[in-house]
Amino acid sequence: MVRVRFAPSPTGNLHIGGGRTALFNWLFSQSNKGKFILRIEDTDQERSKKEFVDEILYSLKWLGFNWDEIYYQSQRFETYRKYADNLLKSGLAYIEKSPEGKEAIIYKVPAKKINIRDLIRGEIEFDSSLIKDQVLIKSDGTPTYNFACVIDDAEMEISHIIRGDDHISNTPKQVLLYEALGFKIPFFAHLPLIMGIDGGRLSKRTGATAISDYRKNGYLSEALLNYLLLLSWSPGGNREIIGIEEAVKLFDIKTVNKTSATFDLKKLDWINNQYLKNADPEKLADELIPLLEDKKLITKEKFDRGNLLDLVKLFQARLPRLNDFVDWADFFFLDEPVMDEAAVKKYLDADNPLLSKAFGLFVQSLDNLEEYEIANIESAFRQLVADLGMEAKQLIHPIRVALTGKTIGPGLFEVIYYLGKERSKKRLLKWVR
RNA sequence: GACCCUGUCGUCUAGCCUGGUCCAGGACAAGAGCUUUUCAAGCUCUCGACACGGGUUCAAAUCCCGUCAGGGUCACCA
Repeated sequence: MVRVRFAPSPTGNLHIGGGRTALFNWLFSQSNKGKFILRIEDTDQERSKKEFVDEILYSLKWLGFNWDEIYYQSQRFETYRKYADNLLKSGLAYIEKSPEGKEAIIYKVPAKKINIRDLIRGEIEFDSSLIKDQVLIKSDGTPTYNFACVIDDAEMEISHIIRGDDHISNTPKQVLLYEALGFKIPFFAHLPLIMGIDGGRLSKRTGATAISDYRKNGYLSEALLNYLLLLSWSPGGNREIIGIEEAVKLFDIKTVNKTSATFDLKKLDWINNQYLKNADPEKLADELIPLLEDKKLITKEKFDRGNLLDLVKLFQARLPRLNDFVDWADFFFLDEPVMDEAAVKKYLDADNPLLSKAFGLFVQSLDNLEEYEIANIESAFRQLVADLGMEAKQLIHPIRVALTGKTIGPGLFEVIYYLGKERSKKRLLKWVR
């Protein structure tokens, strides 16, 4: 039975690196029909916070990782103590007194060669004579990381330990403890680290690192997962877009790369857009509603869901992040569009009589339409442009800016249609002298 | 400093195990163009890498050795 665990320490949010470790553990458990266990490593009573536990659990759920069992190390202190006492009795550990008279339990590290077989890296050899004696129970009575970790992994019958590269040098210390305690040694797989763009560890300086920040910024969990998957693993066949169900089928821990990967926000944006394009508009609308309320663009009582769905369909193919909708589509919700000054300067010369005339005539032709629909709006526009002897784009850009305040956006005739006749007219008339 | 891990386009990677099909393939980014309606959308094209040096071999990105570079760890933090 495959049993893996993800063991975060609640001294901060779940970050990208932790999310990736959780992903690979979860994937491995799913593809082997095993169990995914969550263990909260809250032995540091100073730095561990309940709010971080909540945040971590929330983020894991958002990513779609459901755990089969959950444990808290802070509830298992007697267990660690019991094993430490055993080691004391068997003479493998000793007591050290601090100047204040407090006692810590220390493991006497024997000198020997330790071989670790890593599923990703192959054999790694260590010489334990280079490792100093290890504290098991600190003088405040709490266990150290390496000690609690080994006892828990053994008691929880973890079969495969999949964790970050930064734990490689902890492994020989832990293997020694497995042997001293008479536990069976599990399989190890050390994942390469994710680096920031500056080459060092991923940090706040190099971009948001908390998983929850990505959710807040409009990334879909499917997209984040897909991106994280591609960091140090490849499904082969030049595939870039791969869903989690398929990944479960194709994943093999032995094919994970050994090299650390640099986190690239641009590629994440691209993947996010790929998912946004194909996402269910209903689902996107649900996520957008609170954001739009937040920006006071809509209110609970007064908004048309059908209309919002139309707008989502109009924009979803071109959004890198869902949140961009709020800025890009604001003109649909506001009484007056927020004007981009540079765009106004470039396209809406108030002293241009031709522009004023064209706008006036276009407003008339909107009024004369039998049916206010996209195709009719376009043909009326084409007719007008032909009559005036203008190029279409000479008028399209100014109209877009007048209606939306921006130079970018969906096709103009869709904009005019969804904005509605009255509002379109009103915004155009503003520029008619 | 010691120990450990790693080294293919700017970035993520395929290929490496089982040498020849690789003067190295794909994706993101960047640049150019097309789409005569913009664009962060779409399409086309371009730029761009086997860290270096030695071996082994008829033949090396692929095997071996060394060098260099990057990263990680050396806590009564986890």
